[in-house]
Amino acid sequence: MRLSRYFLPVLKETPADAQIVSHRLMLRAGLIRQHTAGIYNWLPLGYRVLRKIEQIVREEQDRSGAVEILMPTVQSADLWRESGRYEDYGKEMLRIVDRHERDMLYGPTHEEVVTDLFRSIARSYKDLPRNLYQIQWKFRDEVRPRFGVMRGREFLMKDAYSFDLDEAGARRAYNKMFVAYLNTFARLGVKAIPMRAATGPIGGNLSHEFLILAETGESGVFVHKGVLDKTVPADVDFDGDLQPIVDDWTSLYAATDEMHEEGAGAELGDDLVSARGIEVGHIFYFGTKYSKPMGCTVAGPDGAPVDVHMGSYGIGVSRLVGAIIEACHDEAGIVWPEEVAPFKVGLINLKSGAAETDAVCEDLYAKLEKAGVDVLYDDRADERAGAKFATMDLIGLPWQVIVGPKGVAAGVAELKNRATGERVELSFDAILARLAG
RNA sequence: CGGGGCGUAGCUCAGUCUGGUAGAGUGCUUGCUUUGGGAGCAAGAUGCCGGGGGUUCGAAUCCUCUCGCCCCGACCA
Repeated sequence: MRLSRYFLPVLKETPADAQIVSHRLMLRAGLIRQHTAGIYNWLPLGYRVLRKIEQIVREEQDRSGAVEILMPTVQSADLWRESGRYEDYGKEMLRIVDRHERDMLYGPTHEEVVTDLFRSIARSYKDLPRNLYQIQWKFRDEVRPRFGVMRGREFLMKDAYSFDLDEAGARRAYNKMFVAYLNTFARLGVKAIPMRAATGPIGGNLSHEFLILAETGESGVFVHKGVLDKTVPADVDFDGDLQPIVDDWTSLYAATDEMHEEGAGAELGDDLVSARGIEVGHIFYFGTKYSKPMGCTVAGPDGAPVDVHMGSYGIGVSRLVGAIIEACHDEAGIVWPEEVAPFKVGLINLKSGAAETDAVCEDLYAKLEKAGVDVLYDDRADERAGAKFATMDLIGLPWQVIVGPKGVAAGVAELKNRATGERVELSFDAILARLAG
């Protein structure tokens, strides 16, 4: 993409409305623009990041055996009356009345819809287990939206719903999501730590929140320092026994301030790390909470109807854009992990309009594109070097290729690593080899 | 939903107390110069001063109603 033809409104000054660093950077780097309170336009650069995250989430869900569907954003209130949540949900639910005076709502979550869908299709225990997921926009009418996309009213979420014959099956489904989440966050380039979460009326220990550690996180977290060094096993067999992996990750203390126990923390002594975190995922087993009132049953092996055991599993996709920036930035701007970066390379022509740098840049640009490398080429003729550097640092692409007249005369350009700041002068071919490899 | 704050040029913000021709910086346009870290000089364009009603000879400024946004708290992916 040529910057001269793109739609990238970077701001030199910090917008007055934005308080936290990710919100400020998302506005300054031209990722989003606010439409109204808690609702955002996604501009090209931000939308690319959103899609990258979405795709990684999708691939890891698929790999774990979940099946993608797409459910409606607008739902019938009747379903929520069946589950008993219509009145409970309160003002967070955006309620709509259609032309026939029927009560509708903009979905804040999809347990009711997916349970209704599944009960209309599944007849036998042989239809189990299943895990259906979607990546869909939701709306919760937060009293007080803030922090940009981290706490918007409209947000993009991956939500999965598992259906099993019994609790043991549900636990296997739960473990699959647990491990899928570990894989997902690792690929996203962030460290997300599973922490025991409140399970509500269901009880048990099958609820975990995944939190990214960041100074500006909204929740206080207390973790055993050993958790920070845990790694994700490669090439997990999702049909095998995942319990050892889950046990390993949950063996060390990790809790948000809500769940924190002073005593347990004190026992850890120097091993206790106190930090802040942003919740980006939540997995939850809730048994027959919806299947029972909504009549989602299948015939068991003995022919008798069985209430299906369910769990739900969320990842805040749009929130992750902000959360990743919270964890990955410096004074100059965003520092994208390569997997989610909107472009891999920023190509800077320090003297657009000069024949020699233009020729080198055009050649590098064409060859990188041909090699399948996402490149944002700053070909603007009316910006000076300093402005181009500042813009490129702000938007945080992992690699910068800097082409100036002096280097071109010597047959080299500069390759800069955004994260480390390291720069090396290399021949054009060597740069191509490094970036296309 | 309780408490507080703010709406003035694309952006950041003066001006409001004490009514009297709409301001600065930055950005934008044009020209010249400049050319490796958000350049310099010169010229220029840009505003229903959030909206309605009122007071007044006269309102960005005072009164009133209203809409929107932000912050703190309670709440939450």
